[in-house]
Amino acid sequence: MSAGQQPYHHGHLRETLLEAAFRLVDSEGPEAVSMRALARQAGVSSAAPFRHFSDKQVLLDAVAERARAELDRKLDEAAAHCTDALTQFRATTVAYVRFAAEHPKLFDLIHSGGVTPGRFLGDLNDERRLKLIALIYEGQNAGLIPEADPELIALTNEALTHGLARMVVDGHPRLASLSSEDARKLALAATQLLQSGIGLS
Amino acid sequence: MSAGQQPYHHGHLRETLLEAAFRLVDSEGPEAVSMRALARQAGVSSAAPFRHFSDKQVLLDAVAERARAELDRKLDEAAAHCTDALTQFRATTVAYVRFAAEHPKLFDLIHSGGVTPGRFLGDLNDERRLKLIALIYEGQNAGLIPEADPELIALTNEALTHGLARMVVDGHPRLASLSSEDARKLALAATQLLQSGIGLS
DNA sequence: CCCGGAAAGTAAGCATTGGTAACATCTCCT
DNA sequence: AGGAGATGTTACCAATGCTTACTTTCCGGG
Repeated sequence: MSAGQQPYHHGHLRETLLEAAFRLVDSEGPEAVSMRALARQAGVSSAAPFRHFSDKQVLLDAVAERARAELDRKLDEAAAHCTDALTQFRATTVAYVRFAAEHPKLFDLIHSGGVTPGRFLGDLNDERRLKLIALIYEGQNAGLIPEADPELIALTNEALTHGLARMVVDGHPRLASLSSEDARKLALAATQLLQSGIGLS
Repeated sequence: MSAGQQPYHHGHLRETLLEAAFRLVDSEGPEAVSMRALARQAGVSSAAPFRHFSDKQVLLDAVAERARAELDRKLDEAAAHCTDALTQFRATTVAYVRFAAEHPKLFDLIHSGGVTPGRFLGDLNDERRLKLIALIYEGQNAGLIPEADPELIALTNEALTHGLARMVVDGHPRLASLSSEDARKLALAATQLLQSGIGLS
């Protein structure tokens, strides 16, 4: 090709599309994504994207995958240095809710596949999940955690965490558009409450 | 018009469309809804639906409204005869999770508007929410509930409830496609755990 | 070095959709 | 009776997802 002309081959089209789609989903949600628009933006014909993503859904799946990886990274970071179950739970809850508050559309997309994809919070990183369960055992042996089924305890943790995050994303009147600092405070207060329990009977 | 012919006016078009859309969302989700398909199914021209719903989104909003009313009804039913906070919480959580398990797509649609619509669980029925907060006060006075901010307690309740429901809908590996009986058991176990607390320190 | 197949792009077209505009028909109220 | 407004209809537009057939480029084995 002669210099200054568009090369026939884009070179990084797949990555370009994925990146653009990622940003678009983050800011405006998946409905705002159009194959043709992405193609135009990348300076390429309407059919080109289909060489890299056989389907619009496949593109969105790839975006979701990337978002998942991002969230997973942050959760790992948060859980890394925790040496007991209650601390790990607190840390991951804060990180989880924070991510939801900062990237609601991505958070939504991650879970949008419904039942089929079979991915989820704990599922994101089995290692982290197993670590949590092990820590719960330890806590029980040390007499710091009551003798309930550790799986149930972990599940209840996840439910509270996921619930807080979802309430932020889904627009709970008192939680909508939380700043990430507020998200942190809320997550801390709620986990605290879960630990102490809300009934005295 | 001559007998045996389609009358020019359908008569119940609005309700027919709404009903069909409701069923379709319930079984296949909102993406499966097409104005034109609904029109065909109702035996009417493609433009007719727009006389009743200015917009596809308006139709979906109406469906969401109807679903909300249905959920609200069930929650009211569950909360009606509860005389203390813990009981009401248990009952509404069970009903909420059950609805999510039985109608995941509708449940999803209800919260799909994001921040804008400003509707939510407790918001569905302020009366029920206020009743819960009053019951929490009572419980605190009777020494059955610890002296934390009642709003926070209610919020944590909602978070756990919403989280459980969402995990079912969003496809948590261990919770996907729960039967409503299993949903009941899960909701009971988790609320129990929240009441007693997961930390002894 | 060249040459042939695979990879990556293009142009054109199809079916479908949401939405609009202009026109037709019915209903109902005065 | 007749006119206004609600409800339908036809015809149309622009956009989208996706496919098919064709072209250009890249690259590795003879």
